Amino acid sequence: MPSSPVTLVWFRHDLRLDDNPALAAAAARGAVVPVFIWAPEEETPWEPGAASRWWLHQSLGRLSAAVEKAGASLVIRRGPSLDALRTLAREFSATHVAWNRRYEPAVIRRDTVIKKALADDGLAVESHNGSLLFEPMHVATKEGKPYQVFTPFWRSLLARDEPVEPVAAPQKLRAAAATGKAGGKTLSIDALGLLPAIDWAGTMRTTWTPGEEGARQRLKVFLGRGVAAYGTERDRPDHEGTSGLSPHLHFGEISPRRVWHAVREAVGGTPAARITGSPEVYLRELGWREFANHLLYHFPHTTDAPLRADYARFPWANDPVGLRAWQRGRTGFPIVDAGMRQLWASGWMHNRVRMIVASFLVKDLRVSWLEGARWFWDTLVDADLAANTLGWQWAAGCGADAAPYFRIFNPTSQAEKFDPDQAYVRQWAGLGRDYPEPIVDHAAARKLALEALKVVSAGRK
DNA sequence: CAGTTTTTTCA
DNA sequence: GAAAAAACT
Repeated sequence: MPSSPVTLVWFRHDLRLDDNPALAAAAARGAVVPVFIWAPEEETPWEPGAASRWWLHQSLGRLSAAVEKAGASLVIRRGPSLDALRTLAREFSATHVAWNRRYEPAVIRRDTVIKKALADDGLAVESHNGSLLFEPMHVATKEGKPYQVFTPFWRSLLARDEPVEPVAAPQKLRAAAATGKAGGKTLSIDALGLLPAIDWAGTMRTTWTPGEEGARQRLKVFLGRGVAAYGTERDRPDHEGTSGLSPHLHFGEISPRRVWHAVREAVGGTPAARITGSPEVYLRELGWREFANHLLYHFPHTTDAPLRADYARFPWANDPVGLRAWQRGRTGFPIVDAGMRQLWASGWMHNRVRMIVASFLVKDLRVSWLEGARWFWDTLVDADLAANTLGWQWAAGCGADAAPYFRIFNPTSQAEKFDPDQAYVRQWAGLGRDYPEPIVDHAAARKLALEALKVVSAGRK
């Protein structure tokens, strides 16, 4: 007997109703069961860190409320994901399962297995693009290889048709009925244990509004007063010159297509390829987000190993004391310490300062970029495997289109240039009587870093 | 020649 | 990106 379509919509990094292709397809077809499954162990060794979990807790609350308002209710379960989906399919007599794709290596492996297993169960399984402007399988050089340099990658994106227009949130969701007395039950968000045991999230609460509405508001503010001066203001950690959208984009509370087209509309509907100045600089940052995801897709090993294989020889220092000083913001270099403390307190660090602290860790302390990547992973609310991997390998010089080996930031001159009134440093660095002496001599450290890089080149033919 | 600007160099 | 060297004034 033909059954009316019921779709499990598996929410992952797409915690929104707006421009959500999987949800839109499901809602257009029939009844919808919105699902979230907590299964961090399926993402090891890059399972969500503490700051990400805090964000996720808030974001799930917002999603649940939005789903409720639209007429359905969010069902929360624990993994394994496949078991949870199978159980839910039974409970709701589902005919379809839909989700938006992710590109982390462990997630791709898992999703591939799940897709096949559910299809073998007789369900119609579909995945959509909800997170990227253009997906990695559709972008390649003339030789058919993945781009490894940003500029040609970016030119090729601009040469294409515009990314598809975002689709509006479904007005109304038709809820599906669960069968059996235990069917359709949901865990509470609290039961997932995402919040820290000790409440260290005070500054995070005052800094951020997780969820779709918060994301929309951020975009509105940025387009209203940020984007026009973005080109220069984005380099000023003492100003609010950036969009602040990174965690919202990471969790998919807003789609990159929505942001892209909103920027275009803000400059009069110009085609992206003809946008210049600050708005173009911002769109280019969305381009870097794409580039990072494409690299992760094509070079999945780079989460844990350098893209440039000869960097495996680099003589990293084993310096737990130095690493600890860096993590806690006690290096004696105010701009570095300010950044690390802003990160610890607010779950975020200004991008200019991210480059400075990264250069300090890998060049001045010669501690492996992986240590930095792991620390950022645990502490950033916008921790994103693609962006984190690209960023750290860029700073270390071992990635695609990376900073050249000789680019070693001088923390003092960087601070003079980008924090000229010392406002940022005074806000965050904890300058005072007990402020530490510099833990290294930068000029000497720089020479040692250049010396160490000879080891990499020495083995080259 | 001291001070400043420009160019070169850096595995 | 920044230090050192070279070129100017």
